[in-house]
Amino acid sequence: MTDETTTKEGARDSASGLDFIRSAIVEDTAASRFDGRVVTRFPPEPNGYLHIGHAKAICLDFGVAAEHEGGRCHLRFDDTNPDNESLEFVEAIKEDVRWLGFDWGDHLYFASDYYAQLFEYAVRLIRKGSAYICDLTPEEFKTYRGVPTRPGKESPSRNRAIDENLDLFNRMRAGEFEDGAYVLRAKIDMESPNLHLRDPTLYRIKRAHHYRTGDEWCIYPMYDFTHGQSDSIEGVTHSLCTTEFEVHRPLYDWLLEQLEIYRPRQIEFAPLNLEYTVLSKRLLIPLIKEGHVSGWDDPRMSTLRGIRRRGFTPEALRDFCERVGIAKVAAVTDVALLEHCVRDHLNAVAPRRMAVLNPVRVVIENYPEGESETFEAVNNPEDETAGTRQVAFSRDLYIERDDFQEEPHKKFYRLAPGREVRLRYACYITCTDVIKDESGEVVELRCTFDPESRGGGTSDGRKVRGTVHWVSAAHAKEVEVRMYDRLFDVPDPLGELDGDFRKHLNPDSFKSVTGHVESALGDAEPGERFQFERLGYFCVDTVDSTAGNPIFNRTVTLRDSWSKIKGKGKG
RNA sequence: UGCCCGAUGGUGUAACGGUAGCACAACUGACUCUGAAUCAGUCAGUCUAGGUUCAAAUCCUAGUCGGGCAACCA
Repeated sequence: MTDETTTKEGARDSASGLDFIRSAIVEDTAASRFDGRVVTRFPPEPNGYLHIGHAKAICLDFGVAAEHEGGRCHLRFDDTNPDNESLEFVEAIKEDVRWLGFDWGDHLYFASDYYAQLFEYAVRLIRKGSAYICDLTPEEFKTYRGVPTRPGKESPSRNRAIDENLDLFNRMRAGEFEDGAYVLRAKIDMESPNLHLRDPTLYRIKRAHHYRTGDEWCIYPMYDFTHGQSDSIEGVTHSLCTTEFEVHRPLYDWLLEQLEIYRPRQIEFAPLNLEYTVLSKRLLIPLIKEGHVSGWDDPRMSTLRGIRRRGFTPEALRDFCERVGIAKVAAVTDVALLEHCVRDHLNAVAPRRMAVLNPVRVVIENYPEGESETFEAVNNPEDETAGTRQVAFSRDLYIERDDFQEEPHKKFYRLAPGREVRLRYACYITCTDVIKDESGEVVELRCTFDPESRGGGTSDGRKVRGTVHWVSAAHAKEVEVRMYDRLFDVPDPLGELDGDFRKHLNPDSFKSVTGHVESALGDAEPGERFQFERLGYFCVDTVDSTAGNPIFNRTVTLRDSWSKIKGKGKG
């Protein structure tokens, strides 16, 4: 059954620029449907951790509510299957939603709190003759249901007398039957082309300890018999979910109509898909079990915990969700968009530091041995209030191995024999000699510095094209730096012909290196984020760091147009 | 093969019968003590075929392609 609240589905927006869901809600409000109220809900099942796909739903649910005067969004745990649900997940989910920046206020709910009401609703349906107790075995059930191309058959139990149904249902609840002996089914239409309308299961017998209701119940309602009614009980106006539930909508509407209770409007949108990763729990679990990642919070995981540990900010994630938009087409989002969002935020707020991750030694021959001085460095050129700091300089330094080429590519303008570059915030140096070991590998660069250039420039206006970062060997602190990259090496690990996403794990998704960093970084606190100049954004790992020994996780590299030039043609 | 939903640059989206726009990516150039950031610019799109209309991305029909649906999961 549809009425005017649902027939407008797919209609064009009336408010320009809004996505189709926001437009529909604006229309509903303007037409005073739901008395002009806007109430949404985010309904996770507490049986796992939230991932970035959930972030899209959270931003939509809470975002929409916040856009309307008096609007609110409920956090409701859809906990009707005791099997893998736990308080631990409830807490983890609450933490993730809060971290993302949303607040449900007093509106924390649990479907398990509605069990008594749901039972009463079921009785009401039975009394009406709209539901019956079925004793088909699971195998028979499957046979009777039919397949998409063939109609189903009615169960022999379908015409059981109402009194008998009532009696059996009460005895199911009382625990008189074994698990699986009976189920409560809605009496709809076994020939419906929509499988969900072929007398769907409403309640099953399941002796399992529930993390909230304990052993109070041995029958549990199914999703379809819980979700809509919970929305109804809470006065939700717009029940937003992903397109997989589109075929459930007729059932959602049917049940509420049969029960003659308040009916919210369900609207579906396409779930998020992201290149180079997988998002479903089903796919995430084997990654952990098989040891491809360290756990749910591995910085390469698409879980909110993983992403957070990697160093992403809630601001960046919210910005990302906003830019991705809401539509009904199945879409795969370019990871470059996500990366752009973090860089954009971190560029504005992350203090800059110098760190050399793949060092080559530099000796400034005309700088006195045993001496040192400090140079002033800007903490964040994007934020004057971030101030400056002092960085120690001495005769022995480290620079990045990539910042030197013995036979420079024609577009390479960093250090090379005889060439002058600037050491960021310090001075100009010229490479005078290259020292190699027996295998021919460069082990040391002999250089001279121009004392005139102290502070980073000279009065003669001489142009120095390259500027490289550095650290003083004696002053630098050695720290572990974890270099993370995308978990898979193909954009669509599931779409590959062979079908096994494991074959497309990126062998270089994680590499631990020893970095030489400015000494002050030794005191960095877990969770602190920095830009390592010319390299990328890094954050202090919240799990493995210890006092005075921070471990840095690479969140994302800086954009690197040099790597593109280098990749193109040989110089 | 049944039913439902959808289709706009490389990617994600806007345009509600009247100028196809925005963002990301890519590419040029400017600037630069981060080959970053910033700034200026360029490239690039309405799935196909019919129909309705003065006018179609938009409405209709068919086709093609993509997604979803056959737990006593959610």
